[in-house]
Amino acid sequence: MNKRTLYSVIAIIIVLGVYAYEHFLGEEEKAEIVSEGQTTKTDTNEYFLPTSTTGQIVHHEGYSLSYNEEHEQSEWVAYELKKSHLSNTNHKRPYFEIDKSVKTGAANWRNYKKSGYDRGHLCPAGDRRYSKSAHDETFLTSNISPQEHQFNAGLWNTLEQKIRYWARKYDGVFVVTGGVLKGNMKTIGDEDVSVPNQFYKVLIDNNTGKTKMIAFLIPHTDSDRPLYEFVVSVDEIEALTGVDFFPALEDSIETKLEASNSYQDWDFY
DNA sequence: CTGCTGAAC
DNA sequence: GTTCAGCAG
Repeated sequence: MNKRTLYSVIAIIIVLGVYAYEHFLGEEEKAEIVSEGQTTKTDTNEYFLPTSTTGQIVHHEGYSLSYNEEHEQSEWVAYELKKSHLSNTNHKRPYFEIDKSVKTGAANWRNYKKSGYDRGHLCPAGDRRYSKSAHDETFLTSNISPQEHQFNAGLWNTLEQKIRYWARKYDGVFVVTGGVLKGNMKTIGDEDVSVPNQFYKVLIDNNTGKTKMIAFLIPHTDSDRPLYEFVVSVDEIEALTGVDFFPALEDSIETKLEASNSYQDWDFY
């Protein structure tokens, strides 16, 4: 077997493996729900929106964002990933477009061209495959941040897949994600799009009886270290970003959950 | 799944 | 500018 054939075989195994894996988990969780008589969670999209430090919040069909004009990217993108959103439908990858609903002018995709950095999705295309319009909407320049390819396709991708697993297992999670727009950052393109040195994701789930949160703060470099080593408290990310993540939560619950860096309620299998 | 690039129309 | 094909982890 030559090298090219070997790579092809490996690629096919990865694709089939991801499909079979997610499909298997889907069946497993369906069975679990039937046996436990679990009910479907209600829509919590508006309820869990974070605060904006820039005053420019934009709502799209499949996600909301807060745009930071100085750094030419969103400080956060927020969306609910429902279990019903998970889909194996394949959509052709469209071209990135400038988000016209950002009044100060969202970045041009040309800033990323030949920059050496990926246009890294904040709301992953893989989380919006339930319809073509929702999928294509993730290819707006307000939904991307410059990411090293090794990071984006590596640890960050692993986290995105873990979140899909949790969405399936816990019947949906609410996700907030972005780069930490702070300190000395490289810039790319004519518009000087900042390259974050860290990225974060904050998740909340209030479906399974008790509300739970988890937050990740990850240096912008690929790593072989396990994801749980990057778990921090929500408070830590709030201190870094100036964003208040779940202001609508009852204060005593918010205070307690956001101070914790425990991940015992989240299955890392 | 996560992506970039070159060539042709 | 758009599309297609190929490439890589």
